[in-house]
Amino acid sequence: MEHEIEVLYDVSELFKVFGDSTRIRILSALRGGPLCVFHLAERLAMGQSAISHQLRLLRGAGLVKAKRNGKTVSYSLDDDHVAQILDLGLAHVCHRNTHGSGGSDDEA
Amino acid sequence: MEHEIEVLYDVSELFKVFGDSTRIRILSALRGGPLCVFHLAERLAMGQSAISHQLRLLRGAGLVKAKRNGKTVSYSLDDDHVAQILDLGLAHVCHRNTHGSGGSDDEA
DNA sequence: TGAACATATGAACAGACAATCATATGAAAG
DNA sequence: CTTTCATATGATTGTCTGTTCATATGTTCA
Repeated sequence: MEHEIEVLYDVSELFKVFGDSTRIRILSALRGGPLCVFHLAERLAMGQSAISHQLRLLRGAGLVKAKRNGKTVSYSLDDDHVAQILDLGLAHVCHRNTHGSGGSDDEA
Repeated sequence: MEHEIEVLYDVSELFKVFGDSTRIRILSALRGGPLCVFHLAERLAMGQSAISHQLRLLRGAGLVKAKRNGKTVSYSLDDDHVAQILDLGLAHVCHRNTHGSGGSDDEA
């Protein structure tokens, strides 16, 4: 199977979804349990529309799932993989922050 | 420490670097061992300048490291974490491709 | 049915970004 | 020192994307 390039493309698309602070914060918030759109917007101090748009993206990527409860819609992480990827990213960042290596990125 | 938001921001920045097919292909190619810019450009069938620009980004993010060998510059993965993150992304994508779930993303 | 609340969706604008072209820096050979 | 090869960098441009505003859909209650 020479689909390696397609797979790599899919991988980049997956990470692209993780590559936005709003979406990461949403996912991180959902780690503590399901939350409705209103509470998410409140928690992130952002407009309801912005949250809704990002939730749509996250849902399309299969990272979160939705469930209606009356008027509200509860969102939660769809898969254990999602939390795993989040954790690995956090581990990498924290590791780098602790062992302040000779990186060249912006460090005010 | 209430730096959680900053950390999450850093995480999103990290994933943003993984969220591009060119960079993912570079990282994937480097998994097989060090490669110079010319060979990377050849392998990905892309211009040298494009590769160089992306390598700069990858280097700034601490994902690859460079080493001169005469005229050429060998690039290699900087850290085991990089390969780990790549693998987890691949695992997620492959898992999803195998268990064709009820995702709603584009599936031609 | 109609008001009130919660969420989704569409259009539009601003900012970010990757590839390209041209060119500069760096290293080796003649 | 000059030429040649390998890489890096700067500027430009077309494209993608996240937020906002306005509005539509959906749900509950009176």
